[in-house]
Amino acid sequence: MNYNFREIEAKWQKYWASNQTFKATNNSDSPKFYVLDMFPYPSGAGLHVGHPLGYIASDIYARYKRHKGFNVLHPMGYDSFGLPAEQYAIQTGQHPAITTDANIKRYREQLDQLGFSFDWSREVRTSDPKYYKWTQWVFIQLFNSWYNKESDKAEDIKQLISEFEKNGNSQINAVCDDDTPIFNSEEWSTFSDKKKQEILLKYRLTYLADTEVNWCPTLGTVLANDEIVNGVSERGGHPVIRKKMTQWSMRITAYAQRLLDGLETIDWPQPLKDTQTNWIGRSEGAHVEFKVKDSEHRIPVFTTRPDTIFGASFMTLAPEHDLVSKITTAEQKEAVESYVEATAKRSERDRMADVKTISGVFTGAYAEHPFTKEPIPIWIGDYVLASYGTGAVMAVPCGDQRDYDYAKHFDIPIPNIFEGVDISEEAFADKANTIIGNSDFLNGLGFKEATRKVIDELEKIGQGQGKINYRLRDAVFSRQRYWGEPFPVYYVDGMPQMIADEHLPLELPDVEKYLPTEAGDPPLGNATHWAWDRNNATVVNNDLIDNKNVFPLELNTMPGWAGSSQYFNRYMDAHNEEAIYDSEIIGYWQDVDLYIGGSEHATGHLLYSRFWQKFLFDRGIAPKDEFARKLINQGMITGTSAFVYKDMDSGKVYSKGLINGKNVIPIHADVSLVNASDELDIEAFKEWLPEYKNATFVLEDGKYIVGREVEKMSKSKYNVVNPDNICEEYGADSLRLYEMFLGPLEQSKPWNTAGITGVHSFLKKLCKLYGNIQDNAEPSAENLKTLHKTIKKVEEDIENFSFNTSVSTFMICVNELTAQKCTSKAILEPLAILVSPYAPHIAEELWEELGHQESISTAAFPKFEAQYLVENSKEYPISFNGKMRFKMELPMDMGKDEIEAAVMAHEKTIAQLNGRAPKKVIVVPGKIVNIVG
RNA sequence: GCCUUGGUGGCGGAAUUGGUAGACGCGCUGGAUUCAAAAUCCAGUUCUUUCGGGAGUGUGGGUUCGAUUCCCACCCAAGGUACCA
Repeated sequence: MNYNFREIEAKWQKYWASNQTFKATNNSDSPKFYVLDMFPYPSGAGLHVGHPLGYIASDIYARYKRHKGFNVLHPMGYDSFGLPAEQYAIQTGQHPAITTDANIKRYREQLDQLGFSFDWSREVRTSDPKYYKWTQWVFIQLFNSWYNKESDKAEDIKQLISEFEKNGNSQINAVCDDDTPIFNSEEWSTFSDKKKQEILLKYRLTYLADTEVNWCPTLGTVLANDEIVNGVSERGGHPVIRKKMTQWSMRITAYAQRLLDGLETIDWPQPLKDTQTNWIGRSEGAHVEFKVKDSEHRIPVFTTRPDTIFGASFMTLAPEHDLVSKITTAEQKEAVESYVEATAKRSERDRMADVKTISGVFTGAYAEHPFTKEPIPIWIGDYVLASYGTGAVMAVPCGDQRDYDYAKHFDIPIPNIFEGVDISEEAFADKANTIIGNSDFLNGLGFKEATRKVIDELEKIGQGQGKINYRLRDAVFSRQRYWGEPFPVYYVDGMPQMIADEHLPLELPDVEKYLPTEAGDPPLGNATHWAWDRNNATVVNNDLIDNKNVFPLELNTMPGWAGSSQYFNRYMDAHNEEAIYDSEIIGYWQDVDLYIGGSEHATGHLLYSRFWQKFLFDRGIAPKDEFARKLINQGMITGTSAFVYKDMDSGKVYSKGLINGKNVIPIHADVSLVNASDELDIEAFKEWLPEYKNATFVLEDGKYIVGREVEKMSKSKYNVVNPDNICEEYGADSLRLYEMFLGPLEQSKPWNTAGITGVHSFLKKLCKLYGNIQDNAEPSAENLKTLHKTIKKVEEDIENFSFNTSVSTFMICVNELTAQKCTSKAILEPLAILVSPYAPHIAEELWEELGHQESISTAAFPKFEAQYLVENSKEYPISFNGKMRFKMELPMDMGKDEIEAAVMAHEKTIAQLNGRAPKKVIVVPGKIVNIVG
């Protein structure tokens, strides 16, 4: 049989689509299995060979599970809101929806070409109003919830209101803003509606707050940390300042401990769990309040070392701390203000990355030590960040290297409060070996005892208590962008109101321009038809805003992670218009059994999704509080860039072997112009880069050899390899096999198209093997042995996600069966099933060849039988001092002593020993013989 | 700095609980076939060698009859993260 992959692949892709072979049913007697890929952002560049790596792996697993009798859910969709489409819209005026649709179409073609077993009937797009209706709906549920620390879960805000009506808020143990006032039920009843709303906002799981952002006045927009380079915007190089802005936030911090605890229950890669653990950043310590001398103000700090409180010789506030302007003395005012201004120009990342420069200014004010009542100077310094802890540090220079360096730099005293420790050169931070001295009631105690004691004392004087602090901050949920989900929010008297569920989705309005308005409002500020008519529950023209019946709508949109935080649930019942999903259906699918995607989403998507899932669980909307049992990170595929070398002196282009001693610069050459032997197609290169049309190419052995280097696969490095060309030349099955053959799924590895000929010729050999199938040919013992060791290995490999070794196993199997001239249907039939998860098109074709009418996709996976692998002799490796020197064939049932006797009698043993008497002979039957001496 | 992962031929990589290092594939070399090329097939391919053998999995130690695998120290690379008080 000839391997006509183009015909075969087109035929079966068409068959799968028209027969809906991979459509999953929402109920079944079979056990369920949910295999999920991280859905892609459909960029304009299309897929490169790095993208499908994870999809191929998950597809193999999904197909394998079908062979194993599971009802498999394997959906795909698009994370289709995002910046590139918006950027393109700004440049060209083209509506992002149009660009996005075109990109999705191209993605779909590319994905279809690879033969994935997706259930496309469940496709979702985050930018589709039918989908984002439910993103908006979850937002409303969050708005209508608060976090009850007693029950340790999110609850309906109505319960909170009725508690306020009964008892006020003094008995409530809830997660809320720090500045929430205490009130009783009578006070609550006298509050205005607006005041009530203001207070409730301090409890809601999504709320409005003033948060600091990187504001670029010239661009009129907010920038992400990585859009800022050296304090100026990456695009255009405009200045960026820190600015407060009212934005929606998510109270993810309420879930900090549960997000930490939940990691114990899920089978995710340890590095990913570590990243989340560090991001949440739990630390135990104490909250301490320092009184400011001659004032009413108090400075709260969090410290992990309350035991060292007697060593505190100064305090440092973040320059943007609220108290700075209030406590600074007249003499220091100028210096402080200019320092604060200078700090505002630095990005947070910049401030944190710079460890070497020590800077700060004295405010002129003093705090009072809670126990000694001694004055403590209050400084400001940009190493303290307003968003961490309380934005203030109790500085103990003898116990913290950073405080030590700061004290040295500004000549602040460094009192020693440790017994028997020299601190003349550096701070002493070793908790385990600490004995406190010079510290009044703490003298002689170790870290633990001193900490306990000092917290007791702080509580007695009302200036502190033990506290667990989390590094995790509430997540800002507003974006000043156009191409995102609109908030279902309008404003009455400045207070946010939710649009009722039945009027969702609130669709994104059309705008003339996708840029921020001249007034500095987000792009939705350009919309003329963007006001909410409360009586008629419709969007109307802005002119009609009267703040009585017609109100302004929210101008921000939601961030990229909004749409991806619950899509895995929505796939289960993707087109339900009545509910986010049917409870019976999610009751059947429950959660994701296997999730495959990149580790770069560790602290974004994967943390936020866990948060949303826990919330949905608390509110009885989802049955599981973790959405994915098992997660695998696929590694990155790097590109192998190619370089030509231009001599800067002569202008000639030298082959790689000739560049020594010359003043050459490497220039990227497109990898498609280079063959497997690193030889450049010079004519094609000249056509590609016309400026080299007349350049002289200096060859070695008549060839131009390029230099090679492994770099990230990227358009700008001309090392992107497109799967379309490979499919065209070798077929999807070859590409699938080769991507897996490259190496372990989770490791990053370089791409080199040249190697694909190996798997391609394997598929040809496979076809050849099926050229003369004999229905009734009895399989030989050898045939059965080859088949069953392949079954065993492939099954183990798939279960362990070791797909690369399976491909080798197939090659060995086909090589052996070819050598054995196997034609037996009893062997070739199960082999086709083994291959089918990896190379599904050819497997279907061979299956048909074998006489089947139905798709191979649900054929039962062959059963391994150990009896065929039983051996009656073993080729023993004979080692001397652990080094294998020769081999010897001996029967399997031979005893230890007989083996030893046989080995010692062998002539090579005698030669090796050369007259010496062995000290010891180790015989492990069935394994090895080792002679020592 | 810290956390994580990794380091094996010219290249991608294999070696399941400590038991034959380099499977499988690419590339390369030689040969067959061909007018020639492609394709295909066969043989060889860790290094070294006086052809007996010897050395060898980042480096240096250790445990063991035996270490790519376990332990200690270090070096290098990639990714993540950061004055977290």
